[in-house]
Amino acid sequence: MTGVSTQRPTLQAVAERSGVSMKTVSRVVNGERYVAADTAARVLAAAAELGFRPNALAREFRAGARSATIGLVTGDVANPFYSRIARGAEHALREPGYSLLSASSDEDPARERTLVAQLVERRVSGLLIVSADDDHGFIADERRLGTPVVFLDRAPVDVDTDTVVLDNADGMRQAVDHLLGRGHRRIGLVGDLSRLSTHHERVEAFGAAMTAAGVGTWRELVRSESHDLDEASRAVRELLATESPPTAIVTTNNRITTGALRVLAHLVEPPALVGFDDFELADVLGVTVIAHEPDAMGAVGAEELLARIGGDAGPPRHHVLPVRLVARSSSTQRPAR
Amino acid sequence: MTGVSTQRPTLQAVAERSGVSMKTVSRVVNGERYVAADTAARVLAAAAELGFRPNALAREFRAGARSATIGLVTGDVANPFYSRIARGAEHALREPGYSLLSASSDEDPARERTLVAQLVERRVSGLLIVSADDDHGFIADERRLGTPVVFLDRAPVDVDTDTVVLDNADGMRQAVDHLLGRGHRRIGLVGDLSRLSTHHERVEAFGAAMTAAGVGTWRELVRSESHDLDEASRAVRELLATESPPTAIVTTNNRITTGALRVLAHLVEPPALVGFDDFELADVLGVTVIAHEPDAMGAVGAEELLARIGGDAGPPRHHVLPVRLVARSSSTQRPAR
DNA sequence: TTGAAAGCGCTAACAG
DNA sequence: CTGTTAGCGCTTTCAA
Repeated sequence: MTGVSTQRPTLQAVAERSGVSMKTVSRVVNGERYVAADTAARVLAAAAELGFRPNALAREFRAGARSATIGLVTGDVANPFYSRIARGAEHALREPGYSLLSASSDEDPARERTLVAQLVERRVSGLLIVSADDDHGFIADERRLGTPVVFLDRAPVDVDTDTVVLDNADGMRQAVDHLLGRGHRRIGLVGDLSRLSTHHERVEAFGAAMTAAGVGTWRELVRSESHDLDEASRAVRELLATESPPTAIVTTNNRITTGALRVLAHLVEPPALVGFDDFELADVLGVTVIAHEPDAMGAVGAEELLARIGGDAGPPRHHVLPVRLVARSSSTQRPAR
Repeated sequence: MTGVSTQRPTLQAVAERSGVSMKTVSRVVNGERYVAADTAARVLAAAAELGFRPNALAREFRAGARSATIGLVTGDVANPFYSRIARGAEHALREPGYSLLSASSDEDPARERTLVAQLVERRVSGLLIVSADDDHGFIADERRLGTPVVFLDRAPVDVDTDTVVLDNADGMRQAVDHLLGRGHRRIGLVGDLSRLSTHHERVEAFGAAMTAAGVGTWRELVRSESHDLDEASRAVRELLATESPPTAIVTTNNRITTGALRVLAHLVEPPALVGFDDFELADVLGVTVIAHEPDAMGAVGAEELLARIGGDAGPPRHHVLPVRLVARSSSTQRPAR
């Protein structure tokens, strides 16, 4: 009785201890019917005594090379947009018994591929991905080999798969119309990496709305490739330092909005601001935003994946989640000069 | 050639295709030495042709019931404090090749146990946990059976294990001293669930600092159990509505600070505020905080776990991460009345 | 440098 | 109601 076993007892050990077959133990452990009450009790007692824990690895391994696990790849778990997607997915997967294996690509396409490969090797049952890449051939391969994939936020350019995205065009149109309606004509835009599909869609909608309003020179006030807070701050400063600076600025995601706020907070007469993505303290700071539900994106993506895992082989579905402008003081307090 | 196999090719299939033994394929796939160059080339070609992907489930299954996976249990992935812990852990585990299986307990002890059980059954190699429970006997069992566990942020009360926590006492002392130094005497505190060890430590340090300053009535202005934003807002409103309201408020975590800001933002003469935990827009909002590095907590916890997985059986280690007060306008603009 | 055999822990498919 | 057999995909002996 000295020394404690560091090995976890197996189903076989429980079988020996309780004097029944492995199959019977298996039945009890899995709550199947057709087991005598006293047999079950004996098995349960032995299992408890030994500290038996079923080995999910073994179970899933033999079940046919597929685990009760879903992979989630985003740019950065700590970005609230992504972490809320993760939460939404996790909640939707909880009931059906799936766990989330999540990984961050740091928005690096090469790393993203590595992560996808790892997850596939771990035989996740499905993959949710906010892709930072603009070539998805490698993912098409995985799909063909049987791993369903749902693209979130950014639609793949070269594969027709299930997607869950925001109504980017509508959101940007709302932002521009809102500002135009308040008299702004010189509206600047600070955007993310131009290789991302969301960026394209948002800038395009921006241009369309501006052009429709007769502002053909909108391109002059568009700045892209702001991938972190500092770059966003720099772009905003740069825009404001031009000959005739914008009276209003639109940012295309929560990171950029934060970077912009760091600059605008120091100005006596800051330009109006509308940010894509809502964020926790937007109400306290009075920032007008294009709001939406990242949790819903994760949840809808998870549901879609579950349907595919369940055998649904219908044509790809493209979910478009609504967005809405929430007007706050950053765009309503001061009229355009 | 019609119809695409939905089955992933196995190592055996590659062996047959390239006319060598399974062991040889295994050697090539794992980059072992002692394989003739042309044999390796032939195997690689066959593997590529077939789209072979090693089955990590099978590999880890036989390797001895332990996966290249680490479990992370927190209250809510979408809480920036937790998501930064996750990021720190993920980065530290990247190089050694471990993946993170993360799950949210919603701060519910029962759910936390379910999650721990699930992760153990999936044979994670180790467990990082920010526990919402105040009884950790069940975790002690897991440890004894060979799964190393590192407690983050909140030390377990009844088990002596590896922990990574903040210097809560020092942080709270800094907060109180800072406010006392600016003339505040009536200082309120809005805190989280009283069953959490962090809450205890912070409130105790608060009381000690207040008592040392001769304010023996500090308990009157302490409010606990504020577990979400609305409850925090309510507690703040309630404090401010008392006969002689506090001239300063200390909050004990980022959620509560946000809830407090929602209330204070509407006041013409808000009380001073110091919040535990830094947060992204604290600089823009000018909120004085007790700052620290959640990423480091995740990273240190992960390193600790790796050491244990590597066989380090030394006595439990208790890491205490430093915190520092970052003074901003919320506590420096107005002197105490 | 290569191969054959055995087995990791579990459950489906069949008997009894 | 209970037990036997076989095998999931891989790697670790041990031989050749």
